[in-house]
Amino acid sequence: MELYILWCLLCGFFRACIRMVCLSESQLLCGELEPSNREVGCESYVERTKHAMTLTDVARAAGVSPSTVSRILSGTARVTPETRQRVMVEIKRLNYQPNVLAQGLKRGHSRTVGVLTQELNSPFFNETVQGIEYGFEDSGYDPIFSGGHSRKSEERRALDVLRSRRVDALIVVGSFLPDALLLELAKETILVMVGRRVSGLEAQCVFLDNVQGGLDATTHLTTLGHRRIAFVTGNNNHPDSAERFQGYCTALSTAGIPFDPQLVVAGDFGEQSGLMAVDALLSQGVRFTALFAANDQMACGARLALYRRGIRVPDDISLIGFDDLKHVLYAIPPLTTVRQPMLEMGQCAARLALNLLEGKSPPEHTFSPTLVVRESTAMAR
Amino acid sequence: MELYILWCLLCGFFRACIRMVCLSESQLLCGELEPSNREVGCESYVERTKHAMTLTDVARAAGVSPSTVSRILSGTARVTPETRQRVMVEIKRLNYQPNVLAQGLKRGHSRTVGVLTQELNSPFFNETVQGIEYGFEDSGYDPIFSGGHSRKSEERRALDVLRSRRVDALIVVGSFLPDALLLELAKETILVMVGRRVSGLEAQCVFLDNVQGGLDATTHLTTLGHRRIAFVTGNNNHPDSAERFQGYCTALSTAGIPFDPQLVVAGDFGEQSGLMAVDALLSQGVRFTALFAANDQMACGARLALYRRGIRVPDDISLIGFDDLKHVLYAIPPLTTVRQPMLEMGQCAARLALNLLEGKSPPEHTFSPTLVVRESTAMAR
DNA sequence: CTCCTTTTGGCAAACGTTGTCAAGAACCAA
DNA sequence: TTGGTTCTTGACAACGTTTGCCAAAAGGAG
Repeated sequence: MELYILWCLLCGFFRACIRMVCLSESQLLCGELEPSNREVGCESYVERTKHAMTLTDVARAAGVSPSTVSRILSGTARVTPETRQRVMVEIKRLNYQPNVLAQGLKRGHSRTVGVLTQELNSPFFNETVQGIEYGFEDSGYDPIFSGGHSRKSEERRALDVLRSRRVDALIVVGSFLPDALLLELAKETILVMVGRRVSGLEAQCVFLDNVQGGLDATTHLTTLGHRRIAFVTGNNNHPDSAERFQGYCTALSTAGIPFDPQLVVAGDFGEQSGLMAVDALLSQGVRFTALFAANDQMACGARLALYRRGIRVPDDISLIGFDDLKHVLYAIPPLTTVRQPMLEMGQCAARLALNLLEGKSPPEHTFSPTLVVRESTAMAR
Repeated sequence: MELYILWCLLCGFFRACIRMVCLSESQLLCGELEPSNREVGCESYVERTKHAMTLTDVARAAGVSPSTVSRILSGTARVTPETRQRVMVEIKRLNYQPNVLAQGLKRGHSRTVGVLTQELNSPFFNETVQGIEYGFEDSGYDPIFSGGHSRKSEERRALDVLRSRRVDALIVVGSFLPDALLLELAKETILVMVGRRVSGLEAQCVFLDNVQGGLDATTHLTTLGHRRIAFVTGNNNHPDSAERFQGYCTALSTAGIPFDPQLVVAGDFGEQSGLMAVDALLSQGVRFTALFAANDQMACGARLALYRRGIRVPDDISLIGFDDLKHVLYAIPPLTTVRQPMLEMGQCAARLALNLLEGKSPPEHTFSPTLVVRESTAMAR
């Protein structure tokens, strides 16, 4: 016991000595560095950028070899506590950050996952993106995002950017890329898709049961006594829209309501199209007491069209959306909608990619929608 | 003339020969590869990932040295059209993508700009982020995004991630990082800030004249005859909020309206706080005919609070926000607001960073707000 | 045919890191 | 003292690029 205490004291002493040495050395170093720094002065910003510290710099400063520093950082070797301490001090002092470029090059993988989104600026995709960020927290992997601006060619370019960065895996959010390309991609890299189902790749797709969502929304309306329910579709033939429409049809027939094609209007998932859909419906004199829009953005547009004509929601017409965007909680009135757990889906996609990377078994990845009843729907008059 | 034609024919012939050789070689290669491929079979996906093509692979396939391929790609060498052609064909065929990790390592810069945002999922920051993306299009630089989730510690971590990726420049959007740290950062890297003004770094800040915006908004209300105008602040002491408030005060005194502290309520830039602000005002019996919220999100919250109490907008109370988020165009009624050109500001930040990187003179980077009058404001009763 | 210039393409050395291998050092037993 | 074992550390070769330098080869002039 006494021996152990003595040992600790000794260690403490040594450590103190080391620190003193380091400090004086650091002062020396600063003294040496400053003149050259001043010399550069007001030149172009590029020149002014200091050379980033490298592992070799740290090694030199600590008086050990680069390998030792590397081993300390990766924790793959036993080193004397003293050496470790000395190195750690230098790392702190020099503010050293490992160069991931070099690491990636050497290790053959970048600990990076590429995320391809259609549109970085869309309330819909953002929650997913955020979920992905959360999902990678503390995993040792970092997501990097690249957006194709809803154009296929752009997406391809973004894909190349990601590929040339040697991402270890790829997460595709939505995307207009054809299935065939994705299948090809899946062969040469780890691929996870969210909000999209590619046949043959189901195990790597995180998706929502859109049919169920459409069914829930419509059933909610029919149980409130609505029989003339309009539907605004999303982008031409977009699977999400098609599936929600399928749910709509099923619910109608379950309720014994005949399908009326007049009640279906084409939109494109944007607010404006929701507005125009209602205008079209109304100007054609189509009667309806409820409207189901394939997403919240179109529901908002529809809401404005109704407001413009003095039609009250939900008193005159009930309105229901899809997605549960954050801001529709503050719509007037707060919008009844079908919640798509985008954050969770994003997180799931990240976990899925992680598991695939580490050869573990993938988590559950089909999500169910939830009906969120707020104030934009009411009993039919 | 005949000679030229003959020459072309010859070239074509050679090219055909080359292609045949390549094909057979590629078949050979595949043949060799396949067994090992099959051997791996259903193992972890990591193993299944094919080895990416390298410049050396291309060189070998084209029968030239790696240097030649590199020079062809960078356009820094004169080579026979034939050689170039041969190499290009192989690049296409092998689907070669340069390894940016290796390029960055060798060249000492990554052609990458790090973008640090508080929150990737916020309608406000997203437009800026999109602007930044646009700004870097075809510049040869790629932005990579990293979000600190509105927590300072997270932001620091995100910063380290970006630093370790050896970004050539940094764009900070908003951020809670203290000025001192940013000043420090600016010394060692190219730094551009958007939506924030750090003294000493004005030349690298892209910002909006918030005082003017607050002034415009309030003046709009006073000219409509309002004299009891409530103000909902943003986050405690946030400069944006403080400056807008300053504009509010100035406009009041210009209109000869005494400042009443009762009319000022604290919010936090979130919808909920706007709602609670109105509730607080109303339950305290404070009379007011107009409300100016320091951002659109709070204006939306306020709108809901008014709706809940049956107060009409703009008939009973006029409402004005700040930012001009995309969706407030579809608010009920469409919200009068002060437009902050976030997309343009993002683009400007990207250009600014680019110019700084290339030592050119920076573009203009102060932006003026624009009043957008829609339907939520009206003459005072 | 030689000499000179121009064109073309190979060689080798980096860049910062990691991992293998082996060299010392310290210790113990014989 | 020697031989063996364990522990700590350093040397060195990659990883995929880029680039300066140099050597062939080709063409032209004398």
